[in-house]
Amino acid sequence: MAKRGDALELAVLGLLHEAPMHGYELRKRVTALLGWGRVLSYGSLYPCLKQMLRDGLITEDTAHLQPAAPAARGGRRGKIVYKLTVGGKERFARLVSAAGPSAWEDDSFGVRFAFFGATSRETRLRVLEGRRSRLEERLEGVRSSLARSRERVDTYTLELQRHGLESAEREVRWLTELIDTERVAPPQTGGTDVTATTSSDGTPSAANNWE
Amino acid sequence: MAKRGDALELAVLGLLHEAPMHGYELRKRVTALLGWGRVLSYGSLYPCLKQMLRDGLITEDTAHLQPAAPAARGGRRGKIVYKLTVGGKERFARLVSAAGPSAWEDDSFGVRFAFFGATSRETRLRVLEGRRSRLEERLEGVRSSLARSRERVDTYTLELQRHGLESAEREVRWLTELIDTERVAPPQTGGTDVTATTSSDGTPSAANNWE
DNA sequence: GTTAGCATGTAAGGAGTTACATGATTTT
DNA sequence: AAAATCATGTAACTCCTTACATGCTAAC
Repeated sequence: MAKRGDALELAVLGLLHEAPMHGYELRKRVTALLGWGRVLSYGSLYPCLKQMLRDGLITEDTAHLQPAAPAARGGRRGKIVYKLTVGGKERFARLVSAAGPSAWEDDSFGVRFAFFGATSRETRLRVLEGRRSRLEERLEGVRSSLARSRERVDTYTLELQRHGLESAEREVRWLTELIDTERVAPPQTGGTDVTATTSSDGTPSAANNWE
Repeated sequence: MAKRGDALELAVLGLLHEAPMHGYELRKRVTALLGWGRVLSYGSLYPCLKQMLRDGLITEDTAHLQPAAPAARGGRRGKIVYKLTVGGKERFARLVSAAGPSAWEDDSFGVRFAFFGATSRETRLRVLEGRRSRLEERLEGVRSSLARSRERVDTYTLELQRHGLESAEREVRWLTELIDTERVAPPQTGGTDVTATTSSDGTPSAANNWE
């Protein structure tokens, strides 16, 4: 069901969860959030918003000065403010509390981390630990391939791999610090934790959050 | 002309420049080279090889045990060894000596760096410096947006941006070290420098390497 | 009154992935 | 002789970008 690319949708849901916004602003915020590198293109954002509208996750708010004739020519112009629906909020809560493998892939980890404020500490720990294992697996692979091919490869190739290795090791240390902090932190249950809802069948959630 | 995705093609050209290989091996080597993260898929590699074959950059070598009937069913099976043609070598030399902006984008910098052994020191310096400026521009953008929105954003979002910032700063320092090393290094002109060829019209190259 | 920046959108296509389908060779 | 791994390939699809096209609003 609704097997979309997730990362962008999650970013939009998360940002609109904080406050309604129009597309232009959204682009800037998404770019700043994960962009961190190239900017998100409108050709990517607007179709995504339209799809989310069709899926009933957001509503368009065209509360704006249309002077007299709204111009039949080519359709509307003027700001459109997007706002989360109840369904959108639910979807955000579900996505953000998923603690399965897809949460720590390269593509999604960044967004997931950015919205950690909306999750339970349990979820945060699971995602951080999953991410760390993922990186450690890779690290092991690179280290062994580096050991195998020693002496056989070019200086620059070697230097590139060494640098990559160090970056990953650094990220592992970062994750370890975060994990320790989470574990030590006071048991502040609440905050903006959206996962504390119960599912509609009456049973408490916190099960099936494996996405 | 021939405006392909470059990165993969360059990687293939570079690896085949060292030695002929078949696709399976090529995949592993490309993955190790830049992969460093997810593996390259065959669905990506083989079509690229076919295209390069059509472009006359490589040749297929089917020097292998076809027992009796080569099996009209569905076409060939058995190893195919790929080898660079003269045209392929020329193309590699041209791509690898390009020192323009496209050489230091995220997508291509890794491959470019891996094949630095096949370039002149001048090219290496230009690419390293270009890459560094690129990162510094970004850094400036992130830093100022971080300063602007201070106090207004969530802890986790902030932490993510801080970590990204530090990674980029670290890469800048790495590049600076490499640049210094290149500048200090003895004027060893030769090596495997493929850029030292003259173009077919007789004029020495080293011009128009802005790709 | 025109430039610059805000704002929304679409069409074409690039660069890759996943899932599938097949067969050859080596190891157990 | 079965299983694992080597080896080649295609079709469909995903996610995103580029380039284009349009118009509104504020500042100079």
